[in-house]
Formats: sequence, structure tokens, C-alpha cells
Amino acid sequence: MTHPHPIRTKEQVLKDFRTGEILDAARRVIGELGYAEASMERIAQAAGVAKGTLYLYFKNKESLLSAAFELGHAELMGRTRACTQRARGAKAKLREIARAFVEHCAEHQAFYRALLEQPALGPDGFAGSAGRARELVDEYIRYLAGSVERGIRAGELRGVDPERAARALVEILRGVVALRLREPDPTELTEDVDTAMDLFLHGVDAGEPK
Amino acid sequence: MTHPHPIRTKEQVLKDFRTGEILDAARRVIGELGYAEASMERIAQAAGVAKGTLYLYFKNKESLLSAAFELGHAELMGRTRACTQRARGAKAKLREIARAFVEHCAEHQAFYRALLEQPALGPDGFAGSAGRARELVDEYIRYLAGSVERGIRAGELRGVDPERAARALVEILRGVVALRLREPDPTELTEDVDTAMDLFLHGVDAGEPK
DNA sequence: CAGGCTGGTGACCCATCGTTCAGTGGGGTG
DNA sequence: CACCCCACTGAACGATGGGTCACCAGCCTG
Repeated sequence: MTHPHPIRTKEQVLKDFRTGEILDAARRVIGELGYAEASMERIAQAAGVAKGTLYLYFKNKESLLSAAFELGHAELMGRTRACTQRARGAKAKLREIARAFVEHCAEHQAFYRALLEQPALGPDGFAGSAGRARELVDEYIRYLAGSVERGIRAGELRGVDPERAARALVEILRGVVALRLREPDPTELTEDVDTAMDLFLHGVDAGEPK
Repeated sequence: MTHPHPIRTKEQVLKDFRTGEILDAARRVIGELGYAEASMERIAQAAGVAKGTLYLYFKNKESLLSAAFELGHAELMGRTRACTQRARGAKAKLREIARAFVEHCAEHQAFYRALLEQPALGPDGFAGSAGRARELVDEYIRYLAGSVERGIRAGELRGVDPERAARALVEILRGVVALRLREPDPTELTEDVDTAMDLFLHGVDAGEPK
């Protein structure tokens, strides 16, 4: 994504760099102030540029925010794919994925609150980038559903609807993240993830392990 | 709630009536347009009064919206309590509660999207009524946790953390509602609730029924 | 070094929204 | 019938925020 072609030097590189800086600033601002308070002015300030400069790199606010979502999504997907490859067995994979999800959300703080709220939002939600955000969430859920489905075929998980199960897992994790964001540091992250996975797995597990 | 005292006639009754009309209008507008688009102007329009009139009944936007949340919450709690009394056994109770929840959300359409999104919102979320909304959601969750706890003591449910389990259930149902609001009429409501409860119960059930 | 080109600037424009308040009209009272 | 009272109105106001554009400065070129 950073190197689509090894050609185009100088201006292009600089442009990409500035774009990245702005997107990072946007995520920071959204994370700290919440979506509603994330004005173009504040984002520009956080990025150390003037408001007008944002419009040299993005058509408007909506496209800037969409790009910010896209970036966060790409990072999460990368991490998730790594988990899938690293761990052995469907249950272990899902547990790793859950941990990665909660960690990723915690790292980017409240930025993901916005993303997590999105799937329920209405006609245009905020500004119109809701549509894209929903697609990204759906893509993530479909990816998890794939893991669930393979687990089912391997006989490791019960024969549930993979997509609904994946959605339920994401919703549960969303709840965990929401709670963790609200309260300073209630319990260890691992413990929260374990509890959530215990609840989830016994609704999906094919049977008692022994 | 409608009749705190049988005294105070005329003005008071009229005032209560207008207040109710405005709150209904507010819920309608929030439901149809989403929270971000729910301006005082639109709410006034929907209620058939002038914008200024709203300020005769509510101090400001925040208190109006808080009152609207309060109303919806009271309705949901009433329905939920009825379910708790009607059904026999923890699992049956929870199933009824789940159905009532999804139905109630469906009836008030997207209004509950806003409420459901709330728990994850940031410092002040929108306008500041987020704090109150969070409290209401928490109260609802605590109520469910009570049902779960009694189920555990009765040996009907596994010994999980009641509050976390209740939260997980609400989150799962939230996902169901979000999906139903997004797509016209994917499946029968009962089926969705059953699927969700199947996923949830097998994570809480004390053991195989046979 | 002169001149233009280009990325960056921030004051400005306009729309929107929450909130206010001087005015009004219709129903109740004497 | 005249008067007043007050619920209601909606124009107006200040604040805020997205988007624009005339201007500026630094650098490359000739």
C-alpha cells in the first residue's frame, strides 16, 4: 500500500508522507475528542498544517474520514490475518483474533468507538462515511466468519451460522472494549478476553473437550 | 407516571400533554433521521409547534433528549419486568426478555440505535445526555444480570459472571437489532431471537438438558 | 539574480444550529 | 365589550464548522 510502484519520486513521496501525517492526526483527534468534535480545524492543528492544506490532499471531510477508517481497517485486518496464520486450530485462532481486536481498539483508543458504533447507524450516519465504515466492518465480520466456518468443517465447532456467530463475537468484544474505554483499567486485558471467549466458545464448541 | 397526583388540573394536564407530544416527536425524528440530524427545528416541526415553544417545556436540547431517553427506557423496563413475571424459569425469562428487547427496538426504529450506540461514546458523546443514557443502559443490564444470577442460583445456568453475561447478551441482541434495522426484513423476528438465544444460552447453560 | 511556479496559508464566506426575546393573538375575566 | 394575560411564535443572534480563494514564500530554472 505504501509502495504501489517504485517509480514517481520526490513529489509523490512527499505527498504520501503528508497524507499519512494528516490521517494519523485525524485518528488521534477522533480518538481524543470523539467523532462529533473532530473538526477540520482541529485535525489540521493536530497535523501541524493549515485547514486549507487538508483540501489539497482530500476532497472534503468525508473522504478524509473514510481514508482514516480505511487505514485503521487495513491495520486491523493485517493483525488479524497474522493471528490466523500463527495460531493452530479454530478455537486458538479465534482467541488470538479476539485479543488482537481488543488490543488494537485499546491502542487507538476512542477512534474505534466511532467505528464500532457505525454498524448501527442510520441513513447516512455521520457525514456519509458511514456507508464505507459499515462495509469495512462487514468485511471484518466475513473474515471471522470464514475462520468459524473452517472450524465447523474441522469438527472443532458446533454447526452454527458462521456469520451470525462471527457477528455475535464482534458484538461481545465491542462490549468489552466499550467497558474498558469507559473505566480506567478494571481488569487485565487477558482476563477480559478469556471471559468473553469462554462465553462465546461454549456457544460454538462442538462438545466438551473431555 | 402519568398520574402522580390526581390534583392539579387544566394547565398541568395540558402541559403534560404538550410535553408528551414533544417527546414523541423527538423520538420520531431521532428514529428517522438519526441523532446527528435531529435539530430542535425538526423536532419542533414534527411536534407541530414553533422552535421557541420547545424551550417553554425543556431547558435546552440536552434536557429534552435526556427526557426522551428516559421515556423510552421506562417503556422498555416496564415490558421487561412484565416478561420476568410472566415466564417461568431463568432461560424462558431471558428468552422473553430478548424478544421484548428486539421488538421494542424495532417498534421505535432507529431511536434505539442512538441509545444502543451510547455506551461506547466518549467524554461527552453528544451534547452531554450521553451520561444519562449510559446510566439507563447500565440499569437495564443490571436488571438482566439479576435474572441471570437467580438462574445461576437455581442451578439452571452455569456459574458465569452475571453482569458480563448480561452485557454480552445485550451486545448480541444489539447486533441483531442493528442488522434488522439495516435490511428490510431478512428473516422472521422469532428466528433471529432464537438463533441469538441459542448462541447465548449454550454459553450459560449449566449442562446438556439430557 | 530575476522570474515564475507550486505547495501552503488563513482570513473569509455561507449554511446551520442552539438559544433568546419582543411581539401577537385568542381566550378568559370583570 | 374592553382589557389583560400568557402560551406561543418566528425573526434575529452568536457560535461553530465545512469549504474557498487571493495571496505568500521558497525553490527550481534560465
